[in-house]
Amino acid sequence: MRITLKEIARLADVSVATASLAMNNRPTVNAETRKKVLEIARKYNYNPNHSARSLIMGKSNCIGLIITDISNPFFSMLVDEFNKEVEKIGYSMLLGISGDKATTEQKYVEMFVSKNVEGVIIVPTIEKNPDLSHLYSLKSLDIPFVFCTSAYNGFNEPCIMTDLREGEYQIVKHLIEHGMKKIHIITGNRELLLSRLRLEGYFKAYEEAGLSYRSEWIIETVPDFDHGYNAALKCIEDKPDAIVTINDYLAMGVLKALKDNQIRVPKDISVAGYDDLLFVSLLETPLSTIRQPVADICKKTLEVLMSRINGDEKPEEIFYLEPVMKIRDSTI
Amino acid sequence: MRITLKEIARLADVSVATASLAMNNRPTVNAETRKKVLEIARKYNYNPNHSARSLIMGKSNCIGLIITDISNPFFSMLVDEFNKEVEKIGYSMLLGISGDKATTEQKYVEMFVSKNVEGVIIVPTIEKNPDLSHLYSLKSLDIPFVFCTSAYNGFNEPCIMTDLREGEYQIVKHLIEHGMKKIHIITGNRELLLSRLRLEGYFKAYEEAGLSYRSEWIIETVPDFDHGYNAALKCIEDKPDAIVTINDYLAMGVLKALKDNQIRVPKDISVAGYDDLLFVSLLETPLSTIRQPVADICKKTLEVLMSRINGDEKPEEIFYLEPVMKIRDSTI
DNA sequence: ATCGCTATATAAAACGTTTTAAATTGAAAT
DNA sequence: ATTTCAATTTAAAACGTTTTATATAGCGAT
Repeated sequence: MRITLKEIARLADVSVATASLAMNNRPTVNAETRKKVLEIARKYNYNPNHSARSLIMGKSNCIGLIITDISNPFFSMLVDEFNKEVEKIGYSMLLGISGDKATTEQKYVEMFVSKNVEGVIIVPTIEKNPDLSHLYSLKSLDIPFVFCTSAYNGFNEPCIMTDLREGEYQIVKHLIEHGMKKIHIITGNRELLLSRLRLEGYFKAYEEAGLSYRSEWIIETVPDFDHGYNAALKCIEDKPDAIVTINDYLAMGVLKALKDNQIRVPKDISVAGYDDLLFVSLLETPLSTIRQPVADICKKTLEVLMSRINGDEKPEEIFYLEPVMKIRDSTI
Repeated sequence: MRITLKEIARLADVSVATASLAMNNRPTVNAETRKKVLEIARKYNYNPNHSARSLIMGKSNCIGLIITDISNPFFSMLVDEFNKEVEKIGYSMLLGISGDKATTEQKYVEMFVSKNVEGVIIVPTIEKNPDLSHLYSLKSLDIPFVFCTSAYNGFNEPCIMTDLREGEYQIVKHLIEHGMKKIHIITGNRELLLSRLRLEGYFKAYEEAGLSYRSEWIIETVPDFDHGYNAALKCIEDKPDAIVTINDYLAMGVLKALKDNQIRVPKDISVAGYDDLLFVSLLETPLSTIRQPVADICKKTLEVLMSRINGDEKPEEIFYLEPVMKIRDSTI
């Protein structure tokens, strides 16, 4: 059976109160008493009951994290980093995987509340008209939450994300500076924040260079491998200098399409992705891409969340973190 | 503030006991009373306090999962599947990432115990002489645990894993049947269960075909991309018909080495990996590999764990699940 | 002796549930 | 009218902690 504080107290011949105080290193307990209690606790491998503690203290030392899809390595990295950061401050992390369904997100948030999380980090789904009642519920329960990577409209909680615009700007600028004029961009639905911001970066690079792009060069599609492949097949008829995509999976589709058509990368066409997924540097044609500063995002997100948990004044901001361009073999 | 059962009871004008009974659909409560309670609960968005419940009931509806490394997509898949399965039975999952350190594993197990998990699933680290006292501790607390993917020596708890031997056997057999005679295998340290089983499959295929392999064809190295690359550079001097590896990252290293040396795959040399990571079908040369039946592994693991939690007799077995060969462009 | 301190220890209440044994009600059977 | 029984409700204890207000002991100063 699991040993309880009461038992420890009995063995140490003190009251439960004293045992508790000793375990928590409170100053009022006599040094010898403390020593005795701690020794017995260690000897019997005492492990405080989290439920009892959480119940009486009204806090859990837990924060909840909701991501959309863990099979996407970008989110695996996020989970990994959050886990580390949360550890560091003596908390633990509860994970929810929404599968891009708001109702599932909702279910997890309820579970989090059940478990007395002190705050929630949310990577929003990409659903059309999500039911976000759970977020209002969090508000009314005074449980702080922050958005990470993207945000739902209509909330003034902070959002911490990469400066996607800046990243796309950098890579397109880089290509333009190396003499490329006709750069196709394969993107997702323009209404998604993800796409919009990146497109803005593309536009900015062109404007700044005093060049102009043509609207046919912007290909809107589902941002996955297969659609990247098919989009690339269309692109090559137009013989662009480069093809940039808003994520690495799209870029992998492009790479494959070009290989299947004996088009050399980067000799004939340069290709760039976005995200810097762990394995894209290991491809046969290591991919030039924009790294999202995942570790920084997680650090900052947790920092902002904790400051809210600790009742600091609400900074209702968006925090844009700096991307890092990674030039590899697929460009220039 | 969070609404409590006491409050619900007050609003419904019944005792807390009745409210509790009603919420849990116990038969002794009058239909109308139940209805009244449930309505109020829904109206006020009542969410039972998990800590209180767990404390009084001595069970948590939680199981703990320990993996080694979430940046490895194989384990991401594992997490994903476990999460789904655990959901299905109304439980929730606590995640620990050991980073292949037994002490970290230990820390997570302690946390799990703190949180009253009912059982633990362990993907063992690959440490040399791990301190496994936490597992004995679990035993003495009567908290069941099972191994997944691999197992520590000296424990008779069940282990659920892919039949790695069979998988390697299949792919090597396949290559031999297509006329390949000289097949190099790049593997990890032979003492690791992971490597040993796969090597046995390789041997079996050769024996069964009445052919013989040479010990120089077995290259032991660190099983990652860079070492795969370097190992491949050595291999090609010997002009093998095929190179097989014990995981997909190794195979990616091989692919890159061959491309850099203008060796065509599969025309000049066939290449096969192991694991079927999500993206290997998307490579420029889609990789032939052995898929581990991750979903089945997770299902079976949870099933075995739950049967132990529910006190069924202990099946002290290893469960080998069937791998699936995926032939793509990189072979034949 | 008494008082006033300080240092330390403790009893008891509290957290939000579940469960058990007992209480209450009402109707049917005598 | 009383008894019996079933259906329903409830009070109270319990789970393992933390915290607060109070108790106790020891000691130096009066």
